[in-house]
Amino acid sequence: MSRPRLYDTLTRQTRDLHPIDHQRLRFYCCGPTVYGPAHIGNFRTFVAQDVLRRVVELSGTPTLHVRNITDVDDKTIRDSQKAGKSLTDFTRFWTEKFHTDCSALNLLPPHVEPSAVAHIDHQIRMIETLIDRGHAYRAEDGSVYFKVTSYADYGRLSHLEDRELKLGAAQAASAVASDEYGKDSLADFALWKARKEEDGANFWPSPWGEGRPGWHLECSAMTLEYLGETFDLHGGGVDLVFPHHENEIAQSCCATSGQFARHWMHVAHLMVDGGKMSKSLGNLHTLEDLAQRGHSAAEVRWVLLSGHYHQPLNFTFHSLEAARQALQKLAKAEAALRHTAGQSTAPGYDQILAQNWQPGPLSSAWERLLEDLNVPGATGAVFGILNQTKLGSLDPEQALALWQGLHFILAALGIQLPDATSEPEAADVPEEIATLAEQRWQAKLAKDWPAADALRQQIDADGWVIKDRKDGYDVLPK
RNA sequence: GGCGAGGUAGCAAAGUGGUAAUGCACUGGUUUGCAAAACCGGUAUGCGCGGGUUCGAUUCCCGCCCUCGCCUCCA
Repeated sequence: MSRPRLYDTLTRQTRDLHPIDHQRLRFYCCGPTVYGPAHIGNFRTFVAQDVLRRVVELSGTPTLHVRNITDVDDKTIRDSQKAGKSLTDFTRFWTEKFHTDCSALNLLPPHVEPSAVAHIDHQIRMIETLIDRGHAYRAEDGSVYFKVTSYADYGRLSHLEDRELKLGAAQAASAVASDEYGKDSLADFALWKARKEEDGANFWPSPWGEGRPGWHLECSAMTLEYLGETFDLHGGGVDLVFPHHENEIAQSCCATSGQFARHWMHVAHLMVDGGKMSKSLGNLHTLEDLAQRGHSAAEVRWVLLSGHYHQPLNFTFHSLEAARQALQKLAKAEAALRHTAGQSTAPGYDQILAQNWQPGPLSSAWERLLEDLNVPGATGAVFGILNQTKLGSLDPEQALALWQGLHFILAALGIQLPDATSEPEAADVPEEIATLAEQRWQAKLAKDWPAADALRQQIDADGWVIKDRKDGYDVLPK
């Protein structure tokens, strides 16, 4: 089976993705900062990474997937204090919430999910190495900074070279403030932050005094611990390209003799109503918000996958409706195929992987996924093939091949289909509406069409819709 | 200003040097008392604008307009 190809931010080329050890693709994803519920924009990144993992695994290469939890930084410290909780309790709560959401979205759990707080020793050791090698220095207040000028390749990932010369007005304003902390250069970034009053009880001992690690460092320390000096892929949202990933490269390459990540994947942002989502605009949706509005996690996942991961994607409620219809359409096709193929239950991801299922008749969709995770192209191909196929006229063998192919693609996308045979959810119908509906049904049975239609119009005016079945009817909110 | 991404039907979104997948919406037909569902069809002479290359460009090149993101701790 052919190998997946993936766009690489560093070389700006779509390149083959293959494990350097020829066995297991080892990759690291920057995880969430657990100070509140993750929003669907965060999840766009995690869903894209999940599809990557699935495609790699289904193409025949096992993975080692590491995704960290950032449980110490300005925001977690600030908000835990605001909540009157210890940092540990506070971040544990939000970590569990994150896991609940991940599970709802059908994300495969990473093989390792390290916490920053649990790896402070590793981070301290890395700082010591960096100081020894002349890449870092201690400031007067006990903070430690990375010396950007000591790393010649700094800026290669983000293509921001000579950063110091291009500092804008905003940065110049903060220069005064940073000078107080003894940074040699504006571009230098913190490896260790000296303890401050507002940190409360959240500080750790170090050779440079009490304090806590800088944000960028945790990823460098934990990739080294779990993936080694050189590993296959590193990913995150586009906003992490600079400075986070740039700084990670600098730290890791200076502290080890490895290459760090061989390939970089960055997921474009999710927009809402044409703009960036933000708390202040009130358009920062969480899975829970959307669930309350009646949208399933599967629908959200479909929407998050509806654009190529490399393009910004605009989220709207209309897109959630479209997702529901599309999933329903697939579910019906799946049910028809399953019936003809004589199958009873749909297989799970592990089963498809273990039994080495193949895309079969849907290999064109699979090819799209292999080429830089072209999900929209793949789903389009699936629908196209389904449309061209007369599902009713397939023999069991053909149906089975298509059914298996469909499940292979769905497994790659991590899409769980709704139950096509389920009745619409029993909505909470007001008694008066139920009475009217029953009257209409009786009128219909009596073939009193004018009366039946009049009643339906009345029900419609009250915001409800009647849908008849063979031997009954459903009342649904409009 | 620097760097990056993009402008394709009402909305969304693929794609290709040879005349535009797919989803939603809309719409015609079959079916239904009428609807719904289902099934069979239809809907971009056009791919931001202007040039150029080519037998031929939406796809390549040049210029322009517009949108969005990043530029120190936001996925």
